Amino acid sequence: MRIPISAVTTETTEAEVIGWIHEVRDLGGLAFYILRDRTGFLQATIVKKKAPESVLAAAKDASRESVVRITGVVKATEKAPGGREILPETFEVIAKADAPLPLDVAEKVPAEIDTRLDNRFIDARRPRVAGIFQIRSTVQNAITDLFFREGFINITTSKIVAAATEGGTELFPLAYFEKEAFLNQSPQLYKQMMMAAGFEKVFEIAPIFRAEEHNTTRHLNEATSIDVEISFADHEDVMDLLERVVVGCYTKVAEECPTAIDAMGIDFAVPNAPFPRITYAEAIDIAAISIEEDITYGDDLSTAAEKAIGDEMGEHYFITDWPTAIKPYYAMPFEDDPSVCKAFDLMHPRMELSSGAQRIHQHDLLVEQIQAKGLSPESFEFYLKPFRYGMPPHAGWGLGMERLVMTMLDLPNIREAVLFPRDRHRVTP
RNA sequence: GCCCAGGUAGUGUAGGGGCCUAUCAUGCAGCCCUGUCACGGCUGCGACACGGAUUCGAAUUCCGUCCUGGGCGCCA
Repeated sequence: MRIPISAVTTETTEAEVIGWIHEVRDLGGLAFYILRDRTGFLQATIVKKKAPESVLAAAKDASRESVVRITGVVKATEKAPGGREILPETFEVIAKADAPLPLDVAEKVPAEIDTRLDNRFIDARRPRVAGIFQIRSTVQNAITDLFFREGFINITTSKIVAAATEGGTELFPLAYFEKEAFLNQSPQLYKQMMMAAGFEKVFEIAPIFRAEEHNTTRHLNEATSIDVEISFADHEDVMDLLERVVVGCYTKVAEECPTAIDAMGIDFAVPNAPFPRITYAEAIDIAAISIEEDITYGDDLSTAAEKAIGDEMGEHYFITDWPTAIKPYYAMPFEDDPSVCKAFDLMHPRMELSSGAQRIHQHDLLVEQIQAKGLSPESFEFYLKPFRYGMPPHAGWGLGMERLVMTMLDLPNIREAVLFPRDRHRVTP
């Protein structure tokens, strides 16, 4: 019976393990084969004078990164990594690895991100990289758990759409039989339609597509969006939820992934709630005193401005009370001052993580706002229709999964947070 | 879309007109080595993205092509 490497302890007497040959150190009469599976490392020690002939032959044949099965006696010893080693009685090469390897799993020599992504399957054998995706899995699980505990319905909406959701961003066009179609940039309109359907609380964790030709360490052309929408809720309610989601997933990662965090060698701290909240106007003031460029009320926050404010805040924070003019048409204006709306962004000191708002649920006001943005209500008919038949007030947000993981683990490049990133140039693997 | 920077063995690098028959590390192959943990020692293998130009001479300068990284704008 094969057991995981982490189950081989100083108490173990015999074991069968399967793993990859991580490193070989041949000292002559004595050879050490470091075996790796996803749970850890185990040293197989071969004493050449004593080992069976078949073990010697197989071991000689086993190149680095080959998959091997070893059975043998386990001995506790201070001299071995992990305090124990296996003395192979059988040694079988299950799948031999070619040499040279496309990159060095043992990380004696670094590899560039491009080389790593071209060979992601082998890059992901590195414990540090595997750790990222174990943590990402835990994050998604923590968030999903929280949504279910709070009574959300998990929905799946179409990624093939006929028109732009929000204007602004570029879309990937698609040949859809005799029609023109696009890959969806956001589930926004569909989430809102499900409010009209009376689902009250929905979430979706799914890909979004943006055809922007940017080339940065924080943009992807295919990203994963964590989206929620709640009826009878305002922007304050969903900001509270967002705070619970972020703190909740950090907490669960801290509890469940100590080994992965350790493998990554990072300082991991759960952020403290509540997150500070500053208004857009305050954010502009902070930026204005710390950066060179002219910035005034009504401008979008430039990258430099975002960074300056982030440095000042030093932790997660919300920016609230945005000018209606620079937020999407569906953001609800304040009743007493419609030039400001109930939209917010959740910021990490490094970058924006999420944006959300209470939405406009009144049909006529929505049409007005669509027109105010220079868009045509006719092309939004499928979206506007639900607003005429009993649309409850509602609010929601979208949170970028990759940015969440990237900032959580202090990754230098967002591509590190995706197994198979799609960027300006990369479509394979 | 705009603006930078860059492509040298499998990987990561040095070298910016002649000292280059191209450095170092890792890897791979062979030999030596019984407690390594970045094992060590010796020998060897393996590369200037492509095309053109300048020059007595180009990895190095220039032009073009292809590929890539990054910044900005926009966005999550």
